[in-house]
Amino acid sequence: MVGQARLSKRQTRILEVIRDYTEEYGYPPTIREIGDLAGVSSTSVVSYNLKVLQAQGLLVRDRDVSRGLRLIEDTLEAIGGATEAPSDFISIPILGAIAAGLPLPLPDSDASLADADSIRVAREMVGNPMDVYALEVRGDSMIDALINDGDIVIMRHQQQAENGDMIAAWIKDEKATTLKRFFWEPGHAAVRLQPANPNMDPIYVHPRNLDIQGKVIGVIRRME
Amino acid sequence: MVGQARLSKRQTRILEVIRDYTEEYGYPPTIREIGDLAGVSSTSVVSYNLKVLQAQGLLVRDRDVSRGLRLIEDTLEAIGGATEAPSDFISIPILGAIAAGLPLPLPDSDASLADADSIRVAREMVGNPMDVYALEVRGDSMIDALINDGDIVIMRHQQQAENGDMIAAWIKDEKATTLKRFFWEPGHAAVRLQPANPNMDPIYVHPRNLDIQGKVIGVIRRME
DNA sequence: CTTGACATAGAACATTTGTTCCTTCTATAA
DNA sequence: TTATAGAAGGAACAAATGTTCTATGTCAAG
Repeated sequence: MVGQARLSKRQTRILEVIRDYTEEYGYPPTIREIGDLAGVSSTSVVSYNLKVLQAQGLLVRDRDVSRGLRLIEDTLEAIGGATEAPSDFISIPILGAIAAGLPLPLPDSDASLADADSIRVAREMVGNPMDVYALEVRGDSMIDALINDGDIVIMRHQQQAENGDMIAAWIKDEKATTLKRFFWEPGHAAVRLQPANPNMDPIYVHPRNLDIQGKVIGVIRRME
Repeated sequence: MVGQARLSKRQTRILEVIRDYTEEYGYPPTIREIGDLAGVSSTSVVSYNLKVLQAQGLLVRDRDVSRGLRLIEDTLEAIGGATEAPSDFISIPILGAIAAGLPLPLPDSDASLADADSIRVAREMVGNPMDVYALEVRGDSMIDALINDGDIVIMRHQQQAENGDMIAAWIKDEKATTLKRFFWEPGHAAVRLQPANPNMDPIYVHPRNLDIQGKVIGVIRRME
């Protein structure tokens, strides 16, 4: 999860500008208007800071929509004082994509937070928000995990797994990423990776050939 | 105030659309969005009507500003505007279960709303919250829709579908519930129902044998 | 039937506005 | 110092969005 970093002076100013402008006109400002009012000359810098703010869950942005942004309710108060509002919802950064032949993006290999989209979910969706991030699925190679192109997979970064966990793993000698349930049976040299689809057969992999990247804790699919 | 002529049906509708849209997204709609939502195909007609409404003092428009319009306060009441605080999250009632051989619970067959569990999601997950409800999936009969036992399906109640919609339908003579993408090709007597899993074949059903129960707008799976 | 105000469509156009890319600057760690 | 990531600036670009123009349809008054 994102450790709710401190806001820069400029970012606070941007939030104030959005709040005041929206209040005054009844609709949100454009990037250029934010820039003018906050004393930033470049649209890209405003855009950059909006991404950071969005990744922190302080505002929501609708892509490719003019004036398509709004502050989260809590944000309004938060920029007044240091009221760290405990929210029932959390914002999870989408660190990148997951596809068949590509290694998974790692949560620490960031430089990414700024570019990250994010997805907001109810807290009960993830339990403990520590080390949680999300990936967007590309291609239909995860069909046997009942996961399709465009789905968002919510992950917890961890390197070991317990029996029954759905994990994301990199199988070294096949150079492939896979999502399967993890089972280790005492006495066996290999771990069993079981597809979510009960009609499909498990595969067996030697532990040394397996790089566990994290545990899948949820899947979200939008179809509208 | 001004002469306050009577509004046409269409103009009232436009005001409602603006009110609802603004409520939902936190910013006003574009001319094209108003057109779509109010059933007007031409941007110029929307523009024309906005001018009329503006002349009557019902709304304010800022020239050359995208989404630059807002309703006058009085207008909201005039058209019966329920101005609630816009919430970033909504709570969707889980009306029951969906399984292979069982008809879907209907949103109106209530008495249910009271005992319903509910699931909370970010507003952007569902778009317009009208007629939205959720069902819990039982059994693995929806595997070909990439939906498994325990998943939560978020639905919008509607009885017609557009091409490409993922729908929940009751196939009468098979007494079965199914989730598939809907395609109706002109010239064909049957509609094509396409599984989400691209490896599986579509089925063809006569429209009279099909009871569309709603549109699937999202799927949520928890695995922790 | 014709006329004219009002309403509607559709398309072309112009402006607004978000995005991307390349460069520069700064601060911190190796 | 040199390298590296974060932050910023500027310009070109592409997409979204408002405006305008022309043609068509409706309906009531003459």
